[in-house]
Amino acid sequence: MESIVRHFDKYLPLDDREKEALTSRLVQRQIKRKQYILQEGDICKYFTYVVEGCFKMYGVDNSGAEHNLTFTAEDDWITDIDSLHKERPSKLFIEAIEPCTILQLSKGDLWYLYTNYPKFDRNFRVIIEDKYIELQNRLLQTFSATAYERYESFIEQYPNLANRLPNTQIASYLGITPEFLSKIRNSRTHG
Amino acid sequence: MESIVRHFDKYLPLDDREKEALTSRLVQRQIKRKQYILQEGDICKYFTYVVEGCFKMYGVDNSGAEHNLTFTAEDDWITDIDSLHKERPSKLFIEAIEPCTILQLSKGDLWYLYTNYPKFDRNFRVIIEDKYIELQNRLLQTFSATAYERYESFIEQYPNLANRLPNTQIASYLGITPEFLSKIRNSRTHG
DNA sequence: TATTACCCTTAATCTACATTAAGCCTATTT
DNA sequence: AAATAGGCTTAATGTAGATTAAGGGTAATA
Repeated sequence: MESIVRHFDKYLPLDDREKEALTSRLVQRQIKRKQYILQEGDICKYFTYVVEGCFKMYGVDNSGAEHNLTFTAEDDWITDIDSLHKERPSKLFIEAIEPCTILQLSKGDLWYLYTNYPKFDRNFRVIIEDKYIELQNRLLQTFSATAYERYESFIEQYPNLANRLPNTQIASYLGITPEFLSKIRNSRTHG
Repeated sequence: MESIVRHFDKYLPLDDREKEALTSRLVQRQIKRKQYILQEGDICKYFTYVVEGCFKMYGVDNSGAEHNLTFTAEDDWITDIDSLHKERPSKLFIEAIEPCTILQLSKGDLWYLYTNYPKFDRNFRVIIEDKYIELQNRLLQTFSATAYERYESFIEQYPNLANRLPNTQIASYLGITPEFLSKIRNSRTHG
């Protein structure tokens, strides 16, 4: 619980009432590798804070291939906002890549915090804005950079994750096959 | 100015003090076709509300090709959040596709509203969340759908814009060439 | 120790889409 | 009325990256 309180110090720090309101509503859970916290077709119920470990969020296309949208590791948030807000079946999966410790806030509790403590509106506005920026840069890259360049950016942007994740997951994030990633890695080191 | 006040009725409607605080800070401008309100390298200064007309926001890759990230028409907001927030040079252009009427809020005024009227934190949180959802769905499509499928979705999602925009702009949004869009359109109608 | 399950790599072949180039049509400018 | 500039289309050729297939490495079960 301390980690999430410290997390909010990056934005507008919480006072004691706000801390109490938040932490009393958070539910801590342990998640095993390969366990899902959201599956396609489900309605997403939680906004999830990752204390320890790493998740991937991905969609599956008509031919069954997985496409990683994001990775989420320590001190970061993950949810399918579309499904959470609009209460419609999710198109996505959120799956643990490592054993994880998480803190979850239900939609009802999140709404309660928004209504009674405006600081949460502020802090989550900034959190979402930062995520929007990430996504916008990613989309721009997807359109205007080659797979080689996207791989370079990935390494630059996620130096931690680059070593933690198997190449298959990175390939799925970059929008290429593991075979082609292998080719890229090879062309970087030799020649 | 009425249109923007009505716009906020979709979220938490503004009271008289909030209306006054907002409208007294908005600056109305007329923008001609092909005029920029943001160019690559500039630091984005405004959050812009479109009263009338249509803008495109795009990036240019190493070989000079344009890639449309979004279109923004009536009753919608546009800015480069990355540049506005972090005060760093934008990688993007925002250009009028049609003659436009806009209302602009400077960063300073926006911050003032956030600090003094928490409802703006709330309303802009929801606005950004909706934009995040759009972007996430677009990224998922980009990865997992063919150009044909993406064209179908575009038409479904923007029935207005599909008729208003030249095909070159739609192609740039879909991430394909106008030539290939022409092929797709043809294969839809004949066989 | 064997077994299962991933994961990484190489290489041959294939395909969705890009590139180039040309021709035609309609608006806008001169 | 002529000229210029966009925009749409067709068609030939080119290429980034997919697909398929196979072999080898390593970690977690049994």
